[in-house]
Amino acid sequence: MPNSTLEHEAFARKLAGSGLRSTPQREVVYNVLMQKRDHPTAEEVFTRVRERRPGISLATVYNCLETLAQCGLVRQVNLEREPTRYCPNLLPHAHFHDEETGAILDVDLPASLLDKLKVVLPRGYEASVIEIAFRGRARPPLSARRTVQSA
Amino acid sequence: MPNSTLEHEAFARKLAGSGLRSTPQREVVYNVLMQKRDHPTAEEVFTRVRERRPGISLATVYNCLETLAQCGLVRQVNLEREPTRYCPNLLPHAHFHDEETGAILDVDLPASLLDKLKVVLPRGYEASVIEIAFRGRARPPLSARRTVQSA
DNA sequence: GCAGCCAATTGGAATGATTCCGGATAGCAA
DNA sequence: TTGCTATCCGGAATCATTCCAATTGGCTGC
Ligand SMILES: [Mn+2]
Ligand SMILES: [Mn+2]
Ligand SMILES: [Zn+2]
Ligand SMILES: [Zn+2]
Repeated sequence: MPNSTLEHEAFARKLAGSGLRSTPQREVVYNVLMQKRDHPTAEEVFTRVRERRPGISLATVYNCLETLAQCGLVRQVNLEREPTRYCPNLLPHAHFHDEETGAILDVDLPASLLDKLKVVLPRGYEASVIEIAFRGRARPPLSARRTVQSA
Repeated sequence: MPNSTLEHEAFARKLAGSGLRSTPQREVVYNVLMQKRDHPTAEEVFTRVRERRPGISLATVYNCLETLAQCGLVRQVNLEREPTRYCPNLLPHAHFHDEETGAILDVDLPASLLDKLKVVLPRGYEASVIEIAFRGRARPPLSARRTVQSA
């Protein structure tokens, strides 16, 4: 089971590895992201977090998200000029952005494709991150045409 | 010679194709982009354009860039949360973003790779645009270590 | 040539996601 | 306890971009 939610302990260890503390705020932000595995904006995360921790501030949510991203617990996703979104899926994957509904879909990338991608760089260029985004329309196959649900 | 600068005529035709007029402002913005084939921000385009057309406004530069992008004469490039950049290279290509210098490099993509990319989408998902961005460091080979020039 | 029409341009105000700041808090160490 | 910092917090500031309302300019039809 790849990429499962970390427990208190493991979560704290991961942060400690970057010289950071585990705090209630950070933990809630993290858990909220892992619970619903979509791609919320900071504002959306704020809304969800407030249900569990009404006193938290938007600034703190931004800080926590930044912190979690820095120690690799979540991924930042930027599409077009829209507000940054946060992705709990740590496996290498691309994003499909439906320009009609705004829905964002994780698209798994086979290792073979990633290998081919690195080869296109000229000598001397080393990429630490590769971002791939598809933009277009999703025409769900008939089998799924009942209640269309965005994620 | 792929992707060469359009003349007045062809430029006007291309715009007319989208029901738009060719204007001096649009033409200057276009020519400025084609002249130095880098990835300037709107602000940088504004600076360059003002040399030829001191009266132009920033709003107009934004409008022209938007217009040119809409009829496919230039490409918008968004990296991270930085200001949008504009790319005159219409061939399919990816971008390498040097996180040290900020330089942006066009990276040609073989058609075979693009084919492989489309295959990863699940049934029913059709992408009209595929954006690929590498982020990392460029360690120029010794042969190029004299005057390092950003683009 | 002139009036009318609509696209395009313009300066300035507004927007909005994100960052910054300075002061409270709170966990840990001595 | 008493510090020492890391963290949190509310509110102000930032700044790329968009919006707006007013002007301008190019055509079309007369
Ligand atoms: Mn969208
Ligand atoms: Mn940069
Ligand atoms: Zn994702
Ligand atoms: Zn480019």
